[in-house]
Amino acid sequence: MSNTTIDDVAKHAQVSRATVSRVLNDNHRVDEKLRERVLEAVRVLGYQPNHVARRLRAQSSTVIGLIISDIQNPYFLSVIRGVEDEAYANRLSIVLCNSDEDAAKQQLYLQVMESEHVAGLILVPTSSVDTGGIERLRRVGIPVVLLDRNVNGLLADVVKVDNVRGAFDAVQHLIDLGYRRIATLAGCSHLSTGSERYRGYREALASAKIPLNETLVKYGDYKTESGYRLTHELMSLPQPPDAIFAANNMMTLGALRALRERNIHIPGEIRLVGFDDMPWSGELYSPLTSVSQPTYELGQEAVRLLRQRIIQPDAPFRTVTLQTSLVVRESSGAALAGRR
Amino acid sequence: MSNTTIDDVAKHAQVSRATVSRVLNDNHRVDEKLRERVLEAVRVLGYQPNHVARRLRAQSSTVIGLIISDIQNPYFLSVIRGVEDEAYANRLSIVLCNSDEDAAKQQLYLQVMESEHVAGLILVPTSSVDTGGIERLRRVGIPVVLLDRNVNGLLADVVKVDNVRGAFDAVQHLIDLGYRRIATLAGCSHLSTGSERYRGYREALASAKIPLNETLVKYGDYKTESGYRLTHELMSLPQPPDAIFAANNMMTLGALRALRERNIHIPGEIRLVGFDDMPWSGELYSPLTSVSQPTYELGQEAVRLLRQRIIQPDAPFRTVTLQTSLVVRESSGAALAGRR
DNA sequence: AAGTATTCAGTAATCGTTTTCTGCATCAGG
DNA sequence: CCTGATGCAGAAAACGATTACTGAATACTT
Repeated sequence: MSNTTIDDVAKHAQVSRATVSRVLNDNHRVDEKLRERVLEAVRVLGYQPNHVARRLRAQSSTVIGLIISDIQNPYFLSVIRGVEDEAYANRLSIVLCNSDEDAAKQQLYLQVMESEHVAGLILVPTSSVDTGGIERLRRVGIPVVLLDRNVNGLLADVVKVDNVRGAFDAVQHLIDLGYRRIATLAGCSHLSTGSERYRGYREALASAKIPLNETLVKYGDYKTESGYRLTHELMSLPQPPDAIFAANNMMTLGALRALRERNIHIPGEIRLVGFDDMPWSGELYSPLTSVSQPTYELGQEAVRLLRQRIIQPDAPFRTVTLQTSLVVRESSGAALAGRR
Repeated sequence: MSNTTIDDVAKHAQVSRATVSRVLNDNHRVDEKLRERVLEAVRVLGYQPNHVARRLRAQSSTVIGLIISDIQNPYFLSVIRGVEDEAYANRLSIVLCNSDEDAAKQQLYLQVMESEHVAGLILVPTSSVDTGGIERLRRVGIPVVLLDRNVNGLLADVVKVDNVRGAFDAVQHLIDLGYRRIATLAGCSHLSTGSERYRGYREALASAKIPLNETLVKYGDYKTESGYRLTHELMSLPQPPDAIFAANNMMTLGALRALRERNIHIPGEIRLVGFDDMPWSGELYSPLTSVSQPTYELGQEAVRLLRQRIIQPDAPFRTVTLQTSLVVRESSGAALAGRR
């Protein structure tokens, strides 16, 4: 219960507390003898500076906020890891929140971040429109970096992947393999990732002069259940698709489950390509062809942008777009095509 | 950049700042007229209390620490989710750190937690011995709850699962199915989970009067790579095992990969049971029989213990042990047995 | 050698709250 | 009508650090 303060150290070293502070932050010349006395006192007393007091006085924080939209999605594991590593390397701590794709919860956490006076915030927004909450943070001097998703008309740095290109490549891959009835489990249209990936899908079809077939487009909510349900719907069509492009990892899992239930063989009877590669994608029921995102780098880059912004609050805002890569495994039927 | 403070509110409402504070924390009678003036001023100015100042003065924090040993392990996803949900329900925020199974990093983060004056800490320790870092936190009045793993001789609350029983059940299951040469990919012996699960394995063998065969016991480090490598070693033995019990999820994935590479059919030629169920365990290459842990509840319970401890610092320490359940799928060969 | 510049430690103000203490009313009881 | 109790708001003292300011001692210049 006994917390030693800077005054205890000062008393023990027989100096003023200003001197102690100066020694610990070494931003000022201090006599070598005094310095040693202070360091000795710190050691003896086991003194740990109180970050809370320091934050209040210096108005500078070493804590950054991280609001994730769905912490249960393995996609974010590697993102968080990237953020954590980069933060650790720069002696920053992380306050983590999970908005659970809930705008109200996000709003609450934005307020918490403001109250906590974090040095900056990395946000995976729940929606592509801001009702003022994010903008407010910027106004009170807390820089925000958006991760994964965009928010329309917001002045902020953004780190994301090239979703259009990623989806395009995935669908193009299926087209190259000779499939024409390509369905998609599309993501939420109120998220930039959803609309961008859908656009990539459409563009790939268009570039191959395949007309868009609305019955093959199913909108999900990025959750496993929706992928499962919509895949059942797709396969119940009078003319089911011969390939499916799923716009995220969870819906892909749902699709896998549905197809397994129906005893539909992948890649024999249907082909499947997902978005987001996972460490165990190769160990799945049908090793999964998928669009791999550089998730770790995404998190890393977000912290870098944030640090830059903290140093130079008025620099022009940047959008860093990382490239995806298509990892081809068996589920897309590439091996079949080879054998033909 | 303009942060409104309590003084601004006081001025606007023409009261003292003490009154504002009393209204906001309503722990004191305040005249209804003044109260309304204050609330109005708060609304108009968009005042957000500064948690940093509040923490410093009131010496009471609404932030709890969470140190995870390996944030990239999906096992912890659900744990974190449980912690987050329960924290949210009690208006607590989380400072998240990843010790990366590195004792030095854990030590650093323990210091950070002390400096941040968190209300309490949930810790997944990197080792079953404490070099003083954890004990110190308790001494300065920050309660610690251990999660998943034990630390010898430490006065702290603990939430864990019954690892001995879980491993016992898994191995017993294999024995029931008629297998005798049962190998194990054991976990690190310096972690309580490692030694407990290994004990469960031994006890199951003993209770079936199967002598322990040391060549079938391989010690890994809970990482995918070790599971992969050790499985290759196992299958290269003159007399390879007829079943494998892997002590955690990542090593199980490694085992799956190795077996696939060797074209060894599961469950035809070998049987596999893992520890830790995952949402996609059923969609794996061979749907995985595994010991399922109540991970979400683990996280939830940790926050509950912490809150109890904060309220009653001197209550006797508790160890909450949750039960695992064996989820039987195809990889253990149960379906084969049925067909016999 | 005197005056000025420089160095460096200490004093005290400050960050934005909470909370104890103080003092002015109002109210009840005798 | 006076006294004591009570209620409630304001003044001021914390909380534990950083940092602008102060002042003494030393070094340097002319």
